[in-house]
Amino acid sequence: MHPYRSHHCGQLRQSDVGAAVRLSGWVHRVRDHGGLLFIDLRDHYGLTQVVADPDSPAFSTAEKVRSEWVIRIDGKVKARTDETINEKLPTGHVEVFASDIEVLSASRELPLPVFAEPEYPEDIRLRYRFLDLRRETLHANIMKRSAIISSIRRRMVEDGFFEFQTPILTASSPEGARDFLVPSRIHPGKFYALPQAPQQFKQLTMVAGFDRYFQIAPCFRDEDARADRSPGEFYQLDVEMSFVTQDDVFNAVEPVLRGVFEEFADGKKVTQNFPRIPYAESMRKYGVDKPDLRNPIVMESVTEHFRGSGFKIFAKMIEADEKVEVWAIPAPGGGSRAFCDRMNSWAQGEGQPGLGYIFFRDGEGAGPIAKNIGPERTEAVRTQLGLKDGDAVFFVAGVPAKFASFAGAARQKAGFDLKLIDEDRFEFCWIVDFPMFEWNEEEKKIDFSHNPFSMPQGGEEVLDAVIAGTTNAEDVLAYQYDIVCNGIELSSGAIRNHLPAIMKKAFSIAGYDEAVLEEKFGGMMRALEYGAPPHGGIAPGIDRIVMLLCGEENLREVVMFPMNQQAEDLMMGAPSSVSPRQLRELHIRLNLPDEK
RNA sequence: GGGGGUGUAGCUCAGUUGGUUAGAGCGCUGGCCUGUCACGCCAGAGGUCGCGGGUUCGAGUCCCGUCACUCCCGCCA
Repeated sequence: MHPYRSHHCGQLRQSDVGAAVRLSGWVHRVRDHGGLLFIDLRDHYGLTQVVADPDSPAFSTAEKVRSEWVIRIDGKVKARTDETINEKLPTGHVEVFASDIEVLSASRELPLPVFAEPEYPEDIRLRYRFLDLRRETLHANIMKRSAIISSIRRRMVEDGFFEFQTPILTASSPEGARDFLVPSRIHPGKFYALPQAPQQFKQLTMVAGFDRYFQIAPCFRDEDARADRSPGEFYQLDVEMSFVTQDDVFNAVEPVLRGVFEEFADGKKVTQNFPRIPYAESMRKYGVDKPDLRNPIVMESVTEHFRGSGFKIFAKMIEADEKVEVWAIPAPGGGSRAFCDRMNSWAQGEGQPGLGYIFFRDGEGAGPIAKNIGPERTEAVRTQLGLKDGDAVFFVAGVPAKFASFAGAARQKAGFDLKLIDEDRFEFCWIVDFPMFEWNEEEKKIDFSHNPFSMPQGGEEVLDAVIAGTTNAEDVLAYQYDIVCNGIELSSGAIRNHLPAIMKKAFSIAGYDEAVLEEKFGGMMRALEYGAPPHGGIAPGIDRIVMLLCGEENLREVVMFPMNQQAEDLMMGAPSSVSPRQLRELHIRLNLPDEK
């Protein structure tokens, strides 16, 4: 017999009754009745009840074992009597009567129990991650992650994509997030950088003629963490395709994501055809470029109803600046003073002066704004938004670019608080037509709003028009897109600019001369000068996909060995000090901040 | 870098207007228990109340500072 096991702990069934078996696993739970003792033995596959009675030579050992000890048991499979069947366990119709128990590995008293899963402090969970990972939910999340990734790989390969590896040690890139740097021993004073994404490599893979690339790619960015943003490292399904239009990218990626979500959504509904929403429309309707389409609230401009109205605050703002608009956030079912006041104080907590509202009851609008603008205008607002008694509407006024994100947050809060959001669905959309450039208020100049390598819509002609002054730079759109699910940005992508001439013009509009372009992106530019195919791609975030499919709100619940918010690995003790000798070899002398 | 929350036994938490010896559940140790599956019962050990300072006759509780964890803002082409 195998030294450790003949079966695993989720395997035995009634058909195995009578068999002599050997199991190994962790002691999940012990129930000691004195004259009879039960051990729930757990491994990756499941749980089997082991019984020891005083007649068995195993009994004295069984009395000693504690939670999370690793033991091997030999015994005989017996059917449980009807009264003792446990329907909750797949193995619950049988149990193993132990004839021999060997302790393979004992455990100290546990800093956090594996059995049962109340919440535990993150630092203890992370320090003892190997114990945390034994727990049912986290173990299941990690297994789901594994299954999702293999499903993605299978789907990509079936779609004719090829997986390639790209370097981990590469060059620091001037744009984007802060780089993680790795000092070079051989080249004193020089550094490698960990890739923020294999962006340039995947484009070079296209230039090199490989046609369809994908990779489950590690990405490294030295930025501060959020619940949905791991510190340091994360994974992307990195994709790039040659000779494609934006539609081709969508048609390749959409079925993969839809398929993966349908496969792992546990019956939740998944969007069948992902709507394509222009960036400008998304900002106007939802106040964000990553709308949660489970939320039915759609904002509308109601500026005209307030122009010259008795609500002087808004009327004067509209008078003073033609860019000022008033947006309405309809709130079906929010028609009570209590709810409106709650929204108002929430807005104040967000640093806003307040949140104006009208609520409808007894066939008329109520609240200070309704009084000020009078019944006719109130009725016009109600009709435009299709509201009825019991509903409310909130108003934000100003220059849309400045208040849009607050309005979007208010929309989402109203949606959640009024339970308008169906949590049992995955609502996808594409956000398309992102602007190529934007006004950089800090530096008082036009800048790239996303990826400088994206292809401007209209190509060289449009950029010529901008340079000639006949077109506004901020009106130029790019073949730049995002994919969004339930308000979470899963990915952005673009059709790339593969033409050096257009690249130079785009950079000149953003105020960079050719020397800067050559200095910062020389390698990329050179590649484009030797026959680059039109190409484009996308890079959905794996961790966020898994997070959505596991129903988790924190990435640490779907990452096996995550760092904490301060980007420390509490289990391995990273980052750590290194020896003077290591520093000498790297030509590095520390210059630490003064300790107070 | 900034703001909010949390910090009391190995773990989860309670702890009243500031008042004698800081409690409970789980876990741990010992004892009892032959059908449990969150087994049950009895007993016990276990505490710098995050740390430092202050107010007070007296501080887990009030004040100041600080540290740790976490959520958010900045940041994330």
